[in-house]
Amino acid sequence: MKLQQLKYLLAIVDNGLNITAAAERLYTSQPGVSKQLKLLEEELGLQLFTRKGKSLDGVTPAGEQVIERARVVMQEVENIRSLASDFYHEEEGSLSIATTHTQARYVLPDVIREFRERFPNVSLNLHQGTSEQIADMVNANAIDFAIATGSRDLFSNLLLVPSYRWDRKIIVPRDHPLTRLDRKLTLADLAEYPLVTYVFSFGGQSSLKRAFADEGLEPDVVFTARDADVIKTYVRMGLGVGIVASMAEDCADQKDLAALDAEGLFPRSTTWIGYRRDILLRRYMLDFIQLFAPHISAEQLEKTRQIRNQAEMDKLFSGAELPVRGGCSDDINEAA
Amino acid sequence: MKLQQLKYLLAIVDNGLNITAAAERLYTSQPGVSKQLKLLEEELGLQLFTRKGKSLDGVTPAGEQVIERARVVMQEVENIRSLASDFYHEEEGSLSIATTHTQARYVLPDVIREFRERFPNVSLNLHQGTSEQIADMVNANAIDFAIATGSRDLFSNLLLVPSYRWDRKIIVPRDHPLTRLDRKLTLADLAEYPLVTYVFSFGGQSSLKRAFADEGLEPDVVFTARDADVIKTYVRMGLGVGIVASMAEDCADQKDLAALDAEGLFPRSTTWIGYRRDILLRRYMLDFIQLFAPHISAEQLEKTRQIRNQAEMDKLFSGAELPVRGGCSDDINEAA
DNA sequence: CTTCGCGTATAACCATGTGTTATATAGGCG
DNA sequence: CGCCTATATAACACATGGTTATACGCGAAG
Repeated sequence: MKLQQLKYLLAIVDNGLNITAAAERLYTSQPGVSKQLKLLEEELGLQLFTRKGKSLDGVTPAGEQVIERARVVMQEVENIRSLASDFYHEEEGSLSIATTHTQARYVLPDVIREFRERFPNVSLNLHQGTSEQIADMVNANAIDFAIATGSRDLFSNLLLVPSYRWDRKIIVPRDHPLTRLDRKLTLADLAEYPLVTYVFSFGGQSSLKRAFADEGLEPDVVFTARDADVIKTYVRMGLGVGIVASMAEDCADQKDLAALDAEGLFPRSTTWIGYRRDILLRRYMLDFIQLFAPHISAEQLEKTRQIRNQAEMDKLFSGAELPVRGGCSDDINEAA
Repeated sequence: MKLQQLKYLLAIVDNGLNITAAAERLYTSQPGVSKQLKLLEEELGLQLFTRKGKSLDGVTPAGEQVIERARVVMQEVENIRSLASDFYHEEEGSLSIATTHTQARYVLPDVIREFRERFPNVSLNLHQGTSEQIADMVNANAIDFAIATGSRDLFSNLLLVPSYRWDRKIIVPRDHPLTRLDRKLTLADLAEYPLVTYVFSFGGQSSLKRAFADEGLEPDVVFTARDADVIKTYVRMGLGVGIVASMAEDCADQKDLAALDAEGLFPRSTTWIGYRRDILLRRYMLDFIQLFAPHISAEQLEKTRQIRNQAEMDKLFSGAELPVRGGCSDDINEAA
C-alpha cells in the first residue's frame, strides 16, 4: 500500500468515479491511475468499486470503509506536512475562511487588517456565503475556518470556539417617531411599524419571529434581505424599521440613520469560529482565532490545539464570559 | 512522503534511536533506512532527531509531533489492511489477549474453547500478567484485548466493555467450623480466623481491607497470593480461610473444600474486556467479545464498532444489568 | 444492428527511485 | 591512540511508477 494509491483512490471518489477526470486533476495519466487502483485492489484482495463494463459504477461496502480510513490517513499526512511548515516557515502558509455577510462586512475587516500586518506571507482566502454554503465548504474540506452565528447543528462536525455575543439594533431614519420615545423600546413598539430584517435562516427558524409571538404580537415584516447594507438602504427609503445585528451599526450611518438599542428584546446570539476536528492548527491560525476573539487567554488558546470534541471545548470556555459586541459607539477598536 | 518512510521513522524510534537495529528489525539494510530518514527530513525541511556526531541522540520537539501523527497514519493503514482481510478472510487472523490469572484459569477456558471451534484459523495468543504488565502490553500495542477487573484508571486509554460482575467466595476445608454456621456469614465471623487472599492490587488499594475497616474489624491476613490455586493450596493445608473470586470455585474442589457464599460482604467487582480505541474490530473480535460477555445483544455489539470514547461506551451499556458470575453451582456453562 | 463516443484496460517502454554491498567516517571508550 | 560501534556516502542493480499508443466494453443515437 502506498500513500499515492490512497491519494488516487480518493481522487477517483471525489471525481465522480471517473478515473480519467481524477488523472487530469492529479496532473498525471489515466493508465497510471488505473494501474495503481488495480494494484491497491489486488493488494487488499477486494473490489473497492463495482464495475459496469470497464467503467466504475459504484463503491462497494468494503470500499466505503477503505475510503473512510484513507481520508484519515491523508489528513494526517497533510497535518505532518503542515506542522513541518509550522516549524520551519512559521509565518507562511494559507488561510481560507468562509463566513456570512455580517462578519465579512463589519467584523472581519479589522481582524484581517491586523492579521495581514502580522502575517504578510500568509495568503488569505475569504469566502462569503449562507450558512448552508459555508457548511458545504467545510464538509468538502475546502476551508480552514468557518465563522458564523447560531446553527450549531449545521456544523456538528466542527469544533466551535465561541467568540462573542451580540444583540440587535433597530435602525430608523433620524427623524423617525421611535427616536423620540422617552422610555425603553418594546417589541410592541416595533410591532406598530413595518419591519425590514434578515432572511430568517440562521439560529434556527426565526428566533426573531418567536420573540414577537411570545408576547402575542404579529410583526409586519415587509422586506427581508441577506445583509444589513440592503436593509439600511430600504430603511433610508422609509420602507420600514430595520432590525440588524449590533455589529452592523456603522458610525458613518449617523448622519441620516439612528440606531436604537434592542438589548433584551431578542435573545442574544453567539458568533463562533469553527474548524474541522482533524486539522492541525498552525501558529498563525491560533493567532487568527485570538484576534477574532481577544478574550481568549494564551493558555486557553494552547489547550485548544489538543481538543478533539465539542464537549471539551465547551468545558474550556464554560467559565469565561464572552464579550458582547456592539456597533459604532462601543466599537471594539475604540475600546482597545 | 512515503508510508515506508513513516514506517522506518517509527521503527527507529521503537528501537531506541538505533538505525542499525531498526533496519534489522525491518529485514532491510542500514543504509536504506538512513537514506529514507534523510529524505523524510529533507522533504519536511526539519530535523526529526538531534544528533551526536553521526548517531541519533534524541527526538526534537518537531520530531515528537511528527512521530505522534505517523503512528496514527500507520495505525489507520493497518486498519485498512485489517478490514480488507475481514472482508476476504473473515475467519482468519490473529487475536492476542492479555489477562490476569483468574480470567485465564477459570473464565477464559470455556470461552476460548468455543472460540477456537468457531474460528479454527484465528491464531490465538494468551498472555497472563499483572494489571501493570497488561497495561504495558496494551500501550506497546502488542495485544488486541485486555481482560481485567477494576482499575479503570490504569487503562484509561482503552475502551472498556463491561462484561460481568462477581462476588467473593470463602474457601474452607470441608470440616471447618464455618461450614456449620446456621446463619448468614458476616465479616465478623471471618475476622475470627486467619485469612488467605489475593495480593491487594486490583480495584484500588484493597477494597477488601476497606470492607473490614468499615465495620471496625481488623482482619488477620496471614498469606497473600497472586492466584486462587495457591490460595486453595494453603487453605487445604489449614493455614487459614481463603477469600477468592467466585469464579475460582471449582466443582472438583468439593471433595475436600467448601465454598461459602460471601455475597454482600464485599463490594461487587466488574470484569471488563478492553481494546485500544484506534484499532479496527474484526468480525471474530466482536464474536470473542460476545462469547466473553453473552448478555451483549447483536445490536449493541454492532454499535460498539463505531464507539470512540468511554463515555459513549458506558452509555451504550448503562441500561443493561450485567450478569453475576458464580463458581461451580451456577456455572455459566450449566446455565446455558 | 451499426456506429460513434466516452472511459478504461493492456502493453511496451523509459525514468526515477529504492535497496544492496562496500567502504569511509565520526565518536565513545579504555 | 587504536579499537569498536554506528551512521553516512558511493556505485550499482533492479523494481516501480509513469508515459504513450492502442485495444476493448458499453451506452446512446440513428
